[in-house]
Amino acid sequence: MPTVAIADDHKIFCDSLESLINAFDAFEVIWTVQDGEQAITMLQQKSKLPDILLLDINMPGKNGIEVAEWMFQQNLQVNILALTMENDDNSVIKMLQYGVKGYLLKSVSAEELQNALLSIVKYGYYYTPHVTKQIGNFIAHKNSEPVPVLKDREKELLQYMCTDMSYMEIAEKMFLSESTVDSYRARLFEKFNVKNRIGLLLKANSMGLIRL
Amino acid sequence: MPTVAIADDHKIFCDSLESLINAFDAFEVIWTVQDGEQAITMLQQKSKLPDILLLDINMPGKNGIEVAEWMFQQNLQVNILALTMENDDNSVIKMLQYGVKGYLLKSVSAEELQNALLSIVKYGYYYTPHVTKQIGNFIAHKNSEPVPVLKDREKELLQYMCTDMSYMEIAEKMFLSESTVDSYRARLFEKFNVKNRIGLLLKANSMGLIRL
DNA sequence: AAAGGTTTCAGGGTTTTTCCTGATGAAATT
DNA sequence: AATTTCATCAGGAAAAACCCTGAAACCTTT
Repeated sequence: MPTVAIADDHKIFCDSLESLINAFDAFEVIWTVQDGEQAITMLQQKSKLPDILLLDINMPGKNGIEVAEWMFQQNLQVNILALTMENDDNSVIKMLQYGVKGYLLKSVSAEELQNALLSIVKYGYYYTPHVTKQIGNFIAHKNSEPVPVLKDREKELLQYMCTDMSYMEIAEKMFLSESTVDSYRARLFEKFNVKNRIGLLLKANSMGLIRL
Repeated sequence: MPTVAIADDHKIFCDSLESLINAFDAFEVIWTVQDGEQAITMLQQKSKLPDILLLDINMPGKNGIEVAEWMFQQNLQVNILALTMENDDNSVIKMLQYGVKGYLLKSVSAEELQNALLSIVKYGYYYTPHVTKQIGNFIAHKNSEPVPVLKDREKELLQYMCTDMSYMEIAEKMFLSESTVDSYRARLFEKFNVKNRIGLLLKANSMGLIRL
């Protein structure tokens, strides 16, 4: 029987998902963990490798993307089925690069989860029309906004710009003159192709460069 | 057998929770819904009143608090067991005012859920020191500022202010003069106790009033 | 009809942000 | 040694954001 493991920070979700999947009869849940570190610990034991890993993206500590990256580097033969609440474009792309075999939103039904599991066992992958469309768009114009390369000082300013501090306050914090802060600000606007501070915050957030 | 209903916007969580609770044998799940409006619709049918309602706080449209408030006003004899994620905060106190019979974080285990359900049936409530302490710590940690009460037009402006639009553009979108937008902006700053637009965005976000 | 609240708006003032054209010295590269 | 790159800064000007004092028009409620 195909084995399944679950990594999600909400214990009650893990537990109930385990109950649901075991009720499918065609699958057996062999372990569940609540964060990325624990997942990696389990995956290091050869005897505990599942056929499919249900992997939540948003977890404290090491998140799903980091786990997927680690597994990719280790070249583990485990099919990852990513689970996420938000429909975050960027994480989809990142996960794909690490060979994730399917991508589910938490708004799916039990039936669709079962289909996904069956499909992964049978065909090795599962992509909903929605994700497939995103992939299509990605390949179509694969210049879907690269994440700008930032120098240290710019990264630092970016963080401060995503608080309610004025530029005067930021200049003090960074031990710079206001002019310098202004130059860096202009460069950030240019690099991110935005027209004001809010736009910068929104785009940096969507690219995962800041945490709100 | 005591009956249970579930309201949570994540379908897969509803489905798996249903599977888990049915597996407890002592309870029967009679319906699940994905948002507050649906919950109220179901609760209006006397024949479908559950003994216990597992109610998620964060839902699109009508959230758990609004449902609890409605039920309180209707004086429904349904025990509410609130469910919440760690990151949705100061709503706890509001829920308590509406006579919620128990409060669980989503980090609890299946076993604790079962205990909670049994306790509510037997004693009418479930507040373990463990959970109470967890919630207490949790509230203490967060800045438990009350969520401001906003009028419709203010809510609308808040959404626009969390985009990169200028006030001129926003005024056009809302069919208002720039002065009016400016007045509303001032009131929002006052209500949220912030000093600029970024601060507003950050606080509104932390209170779950906007989605980035 | 009076009172009170809500929604909308004017005008003018101050501060901050945004945009621009530069420039200096230090460090790295050629 | 000359060139390029980098981090830093000046000063001015336009635009936008922010703050303040009202007030008209339109609701409801008394």
